[in-house]
Amino acid sequence: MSISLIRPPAEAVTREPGTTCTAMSDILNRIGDKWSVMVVARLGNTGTLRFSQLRRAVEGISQRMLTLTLRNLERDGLVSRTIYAEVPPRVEYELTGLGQTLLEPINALWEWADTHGEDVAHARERYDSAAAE
Amino acid sequence: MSISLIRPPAEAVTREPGTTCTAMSDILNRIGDKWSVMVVARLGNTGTLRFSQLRRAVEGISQRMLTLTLRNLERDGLVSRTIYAEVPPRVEYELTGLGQTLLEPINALWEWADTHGEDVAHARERYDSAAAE
DNA sequence: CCGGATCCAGTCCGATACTG
DNA sequence: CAGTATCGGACTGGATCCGG
Repeated sequence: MSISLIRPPAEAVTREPGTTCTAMSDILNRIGDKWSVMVVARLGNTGTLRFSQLRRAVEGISQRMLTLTLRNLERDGLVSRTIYAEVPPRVEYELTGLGQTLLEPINALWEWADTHGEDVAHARERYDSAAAE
Repeated sequence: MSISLIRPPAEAVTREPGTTCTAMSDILNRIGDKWSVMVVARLGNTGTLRFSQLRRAVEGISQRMLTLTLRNLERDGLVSRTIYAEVPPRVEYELTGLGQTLLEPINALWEWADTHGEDVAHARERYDSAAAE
């Protein structure tokens, strides 16, 4: 599997407007939220992490949201959860094979954010100041 | 600019946990929602479209959400809006240059959804049926 | 240390009705 | 045709307290 770097042929996106579109819609509903993306990205480049490490690494995420996000990712087979019966208890999270494949698109997005983030911020400023007059 | 297809070096993602992370967070807040992704993807492979065409093409989107989504995309400099002073009125939407660059990561994600969508659905079924017992 | 449970404010979003 | 305005329900996410 390879990702076209230049404009991919239309079929890659079109296929059947009603079919692939809803599949995409489903996917976006699960993994399309901020926290999921950031957790997967973090696990992707750091490897296995404990709950508290993730909490500190992701920055800005609340305990509740981290719990929910991890639960959903586990449900979708993207993250595995390993519990160690120790005192104090320890739980480690890690990307599954499926989760690893998700790194490619996520990293692509991440790079885009890095490269064009300022352009977007700039465009917004122009738009807002134009609207304010 | 090129996107690593294999696991990119860590720097691409890490850089400064507190810096790039919030930049990514910002980007995800704007373009990370379902409708934005689907509208951009649609404009990307169909070219210029009118409001009503987009409404039919995206499928499932309400008029309100389409309006808001387009407004935000325009604000962020990703989509351009052209009004034709005719009767009946006509408004056409098109990706800007910046918007076109966003197609790469979006198409990558789309392909992922195409390829692994079933895996996710399957994982979810297993998880749910395991939890139900 | 990990995370479940509850409460509550803020937000989102669809439906509907109305304008240029 | 291409919007804007308003309302009400649903969902989200944070804070806090509690349990294993």
